[in-house]
Amino acid sequence: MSKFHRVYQSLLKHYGPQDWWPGDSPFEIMVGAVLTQNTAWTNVEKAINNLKDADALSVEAIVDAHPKRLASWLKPSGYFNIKAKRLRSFCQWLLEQGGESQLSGRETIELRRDLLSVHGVGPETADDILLYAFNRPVFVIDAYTRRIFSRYGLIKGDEPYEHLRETFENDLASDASLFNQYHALIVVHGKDVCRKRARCADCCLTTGCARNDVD
DNA sequence: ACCCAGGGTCATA
DNA sequence: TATGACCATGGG
Repeated sequence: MSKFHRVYQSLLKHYGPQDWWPGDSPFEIMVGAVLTQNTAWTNVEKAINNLKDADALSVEAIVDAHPKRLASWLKPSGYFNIKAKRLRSFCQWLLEQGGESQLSGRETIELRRDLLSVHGVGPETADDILLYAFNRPVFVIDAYTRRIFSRYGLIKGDEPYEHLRETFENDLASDASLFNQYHALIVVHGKDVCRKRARCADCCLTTGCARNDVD
């Protein structure tokens, strides 16, 4: 078994199944993926709750809302002016594509390229959407992934996004459920012990986390 | 008072 | 290709 798979086994044993992505619908997951860019999830939840309270968690409501008003709902998630534009352009794109039902019939490669064409959707956001809203076997690379696995000595950490994604996807079985669980565990582990960059190694060595099983 | 969080875009070299 | 500035709130 590869080291990447062993880390997965260790994380799963340590934290248990994670039941991701937080969200009641594919659309809510997509909204969350945009709003969580470089932002704590607790702040994203507040913004999503604002949208729900305003009955505005829908493509139509977001496209129709005045920019200032949309931004005010998104305020707790930070970068609210930029995210209002990103969310709007994303929803307009959804409308142009004919909605989620049309997208679900598309090949993953094509869908990924189309997502990346949307202003404000980068590789991680696109892969979050592919994996958690469309259940496609795409491995998400985030800051926690870079930090944790570079400390395990399995990657350098500063490789280009695509390079790392292929590294993980080539090593592991192409299984959406596995990738879903794995990324969630990486985030949970990152929040748990790798918050402070400089102290992560110490934390990993003293809490019985995955690192001990990999070395 | 500082540091950082489940990134992405744009300008510059 | 690769850095750096910028976006902005809330919790530790």
